Amino acid sequence: MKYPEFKQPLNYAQVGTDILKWWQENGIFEKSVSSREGQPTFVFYEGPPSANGAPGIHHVMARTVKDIFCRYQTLLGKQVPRKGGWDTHGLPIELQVEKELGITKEDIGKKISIEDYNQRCRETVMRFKAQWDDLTQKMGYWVDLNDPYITFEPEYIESCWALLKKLYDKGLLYKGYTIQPYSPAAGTGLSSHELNQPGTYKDVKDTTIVAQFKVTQDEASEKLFAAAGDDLPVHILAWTTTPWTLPANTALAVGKNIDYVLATAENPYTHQKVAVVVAKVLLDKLVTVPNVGALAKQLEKDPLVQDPLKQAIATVESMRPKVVAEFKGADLVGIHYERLFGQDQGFPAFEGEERAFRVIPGDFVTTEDGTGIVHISPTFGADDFRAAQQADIPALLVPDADGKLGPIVDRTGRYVPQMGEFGGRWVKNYDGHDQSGADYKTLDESIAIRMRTNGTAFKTEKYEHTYPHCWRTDKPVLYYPLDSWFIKTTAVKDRLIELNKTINWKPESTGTGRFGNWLENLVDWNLSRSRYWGTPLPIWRTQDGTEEICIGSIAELEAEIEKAVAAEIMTHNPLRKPASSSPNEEADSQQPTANSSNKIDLHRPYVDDIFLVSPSGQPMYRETDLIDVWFDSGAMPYAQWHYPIENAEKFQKNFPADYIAEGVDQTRGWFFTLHALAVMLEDSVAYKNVIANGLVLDKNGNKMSKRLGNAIDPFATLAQFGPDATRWYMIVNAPPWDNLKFDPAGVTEVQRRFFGTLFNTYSFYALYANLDEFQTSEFDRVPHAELSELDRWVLSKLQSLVLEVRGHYDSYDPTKAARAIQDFVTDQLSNWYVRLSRRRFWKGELTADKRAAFETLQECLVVVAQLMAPIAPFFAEWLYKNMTDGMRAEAVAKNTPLAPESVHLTLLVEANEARIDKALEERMELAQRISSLTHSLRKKSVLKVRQPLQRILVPVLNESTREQVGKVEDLICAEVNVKHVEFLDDTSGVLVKSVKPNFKRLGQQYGPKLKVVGARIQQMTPEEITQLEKLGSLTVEVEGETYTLTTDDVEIRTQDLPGWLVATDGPLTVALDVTLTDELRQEGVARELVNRLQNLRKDSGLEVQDKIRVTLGNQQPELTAAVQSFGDYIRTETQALALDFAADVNGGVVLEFDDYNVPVRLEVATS
RNA sequence: GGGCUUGUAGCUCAGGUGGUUAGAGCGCUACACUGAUAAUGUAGAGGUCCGUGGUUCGAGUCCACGCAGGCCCA
Repeated sequence: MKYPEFKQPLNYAQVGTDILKWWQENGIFEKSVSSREGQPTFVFYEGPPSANGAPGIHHVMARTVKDIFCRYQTLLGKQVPRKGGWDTHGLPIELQVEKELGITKEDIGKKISIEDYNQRCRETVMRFKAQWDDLTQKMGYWVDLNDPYITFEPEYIESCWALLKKLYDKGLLYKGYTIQPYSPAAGTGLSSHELNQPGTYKDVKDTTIVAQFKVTQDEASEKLFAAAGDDLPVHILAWTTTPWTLPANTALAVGKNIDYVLATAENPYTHQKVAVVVAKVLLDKLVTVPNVGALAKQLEKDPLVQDPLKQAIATVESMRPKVVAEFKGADLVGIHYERLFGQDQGFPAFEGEERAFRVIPGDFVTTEDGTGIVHISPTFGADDFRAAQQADIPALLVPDADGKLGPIVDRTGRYVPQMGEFGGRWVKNYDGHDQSGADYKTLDESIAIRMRTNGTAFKTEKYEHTYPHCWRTDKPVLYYPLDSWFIKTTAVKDRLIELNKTINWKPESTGTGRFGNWLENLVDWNLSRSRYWGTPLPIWRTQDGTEEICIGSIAELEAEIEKAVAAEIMTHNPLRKPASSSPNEEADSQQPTANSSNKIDLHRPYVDDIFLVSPSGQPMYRETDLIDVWFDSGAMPYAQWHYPIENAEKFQKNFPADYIAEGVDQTRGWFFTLHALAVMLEDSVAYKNVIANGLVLDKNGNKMSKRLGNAIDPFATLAQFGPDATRWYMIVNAPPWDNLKFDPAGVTEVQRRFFGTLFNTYSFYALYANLDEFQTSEFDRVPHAELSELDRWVLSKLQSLVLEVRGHYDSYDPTKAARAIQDFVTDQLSNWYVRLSRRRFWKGELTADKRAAFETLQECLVVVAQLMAPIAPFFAEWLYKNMTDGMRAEAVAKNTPLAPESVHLTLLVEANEARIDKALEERMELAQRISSLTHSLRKKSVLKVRQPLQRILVPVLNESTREQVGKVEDLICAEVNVKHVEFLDDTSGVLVKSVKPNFKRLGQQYGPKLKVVGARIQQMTPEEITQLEKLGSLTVEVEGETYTLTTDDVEIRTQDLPGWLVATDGPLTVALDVTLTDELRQEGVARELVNRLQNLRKDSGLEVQDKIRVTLGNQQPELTAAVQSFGDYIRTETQALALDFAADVNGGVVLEFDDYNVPVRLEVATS
């Protein structure tokens, strides 16, 4: 069986499609899993994509990263089941449907029923599934597409319910409120998506107030009063752009590390002298002092003022704030102050008031503007809410007519009646009332006036800033407390942090930084979404909220419905087929029911139409919220198996994941929800290793977008370059966690440089192996000990490569693995091993040496195929099959490592460390460097490589270098076309040495003196160097101090050979003997002739193995002499059976080289 | 505004624990080579290592403060 040969250039895309077809026909992916049955499992979780849009090139990136390690672990012998999945719920799908239908959320239930709307979502979400499946296959991402989990399926939702119930039973699910953007005019909460619509942020001019909060004198504040002195009242100043929130104030926040001052100043409205606390850097901004000159001029007009200037100075001085003390924010924490809008002034009391009105820390406090102290109203700010919660500060809530607690602003945007003189007033103009009257005051203005009057305002002014507005009503947004269901993640915060430390993050900083910080600042997980297409919250409540039930399964729901039917709260059980109805009637039914398709649908609206009965007999209604879609995806370790309803064993076997990978944008998404649920439900991590990959940008580093037209089409890319070059480029170019600048030119380069070289190497092997009808065997091989230096070298390198690449894959660094493989293939294997071994492959009979060359190259190619298989699975397969198909039958019969039909079914070779010969690798590097230096010298002397030279000289300072180079002398000679390598040592007396200070050592030893010592070393004389070498030490005197240098303090190297042309590379020096003898000249001529004849052969279209007869014109004596001396050589090289001279060469061509013009006739020898 | 991250040649990237002359590939220029040939070799041009301070005998590397890009979150 011959090795397949291919035309140059290879069609890599074709390789992809051919191999893909072969995989599919032979079920290779399935076998890669089934053949590992009974082996340890490597658990991988597929983060489900959403198929409502077309896949992009970044998906190729993300899925390549996923695929690599699953394939690698399979090569290690593990079983890697890979269940696919689809994320099907969520806002993007709703928005897409709304856009297509031309409706808004408000139309749902009016223009379109929830049922039809959800049906539309269901159809939309899988619209691009075919494209996704196609891409998945074409790019070679191995994942089970036949049995994916789908988040909208009832089993999946049921699992989510079961998990929610578990959390509920643990007391981790509760109803509370959270501060969200809210539009009073529209009466609805706004998503961050809606808030990010263009044009929502507008510049508005608002009344702003710097409020004075009067400090209570007690132990905590004593130091302030002591510093203020004179029985001055002490106030804390806080600035707000929303004065209407001041009556809801319950705390003040300071930055712990911010510097604050206590300063005496005058209140500009009451002219009362007060001591105020404010951030140090903001004091001068806050208190504006009039200009003395201007004030004096003004006072001159006043006849009562006797000395205007003196008076002006006195006034300004009295107004200028005086700093009397300084504090850190941390010193202020705990200080109490008096409520601004107290009960005594007609404002409502509230629960927990005794814990309110304290100074608390807040990490969001800045000194950008304001006072460096932030007024906190927990009901009207997200930061406020969080900081207050952490400091146990209550919110100011007042009861409504039903006794239900709520904020001081109602849902329409006006103050509740209890708000004293301001009761019932609009916070902002949400009803469009007339504002044109001369006496018209906004609520903010009224509050400002009141505060100026009663001395609680230090400053009021109009201020322009940007503020978000509702995109529908154009009215300002309120940050407002809205009901929500929460998962109490804060209860397990410490455990989340602790277990996170056991996860191997790539890159590490994402785990410690972005994710770690996120955990440190954890708040409870807000589960509620006021939407339609998603997993419904399985909680039913009585109207008054006193009784509730959390449903954990369909069976439980059925049972509860039965109770409700018995209690006559429901007429029938929609989950059960009515006993009376026949299948036909059901099919005819116009009214779709939850089980009309024979499958229970747990979505809205069906679950909304289910009412249950409470233990006390009250009807219970479902809480209308859906849950955050992130819960869906975070629940996939459980729900993909329909666990905990069933498949407990399967779940146990596949939890936690050994490995997951997604984009870094998932940090607070999937990475978090997986982790949180695993910790709360299983007290375990959900994944042990995780790669957070970066973005794919265009070649200029810009985000790809369809709008800008810079998006790369993944299908076109795969079709053009094939999947392997595309994948290889993405991985080799930058680590996955860095952003990738995708440049198609880079893919071309990878294709040419790496795949092209590898393909050439294979072609080279195939060509000559076929000529010799050689087929490598796994058994009958030339023993390793009998291999040539070069063979053993490349095999040593190969073993080192296996070690290195395994290490990189093991530590989830595919980029380093790819780079190591690429460097080996291009630099070592192709450009050194093959180049130097060329003639062994095509010269003469199939000797042991030739076989050794074939076998060595075969081993390298097969191992490379294995190593690259995770990254370039198609090409690796192609290479493996080409290299080993011919040995398969025997391999199968004897069950050897090459028995598997696919490289992806093999077991990755272990590095044979006994074959790693570091000394050999080292001396080969010497050979490479000496060759390079010699080439450089030839170039300088204008002596082409074809001209043989007598010798090169290599100065050696120690015996081991001499020995090392000696062993590779033949290789060097062949490579650079010289007859000998000669060594020069000290005894020759011609070496000129130089010395280089070892700064690292000297610095540690001499520190500051290093400079002078180093300079002195560089001035060392040859005699001193000799002395240092002989005695091992040298005493020198610099600037009056003596230093004893040892050989370790310097590096001695040869630098020059007087009279020779030399080249140096670090410690290596090479000189070239450029003397040409007649014999060398003749050999040079012979080589030229060989070269021209080879070209002629090639130009004449001869096959490599064709034999020829050559006739040369004999006019030139030198040429004749050369041919006579080197006739055998020429005949062998050109495969000439005859090489004759003739006076007249008819029908030939003329070869031109050097000074010769040689007529020549070349005939194919028929026998 | 906060957290994380990146910044080294025209481009893509390397540069353990600080060591004086900062590298590779591609691209460019020139020359050579040519049974691997859309390959290869040699040489050359090309750098304020983002900036400013600091620590140190010595900083691309450590520290601080900035600038610019990116992501996430407000």
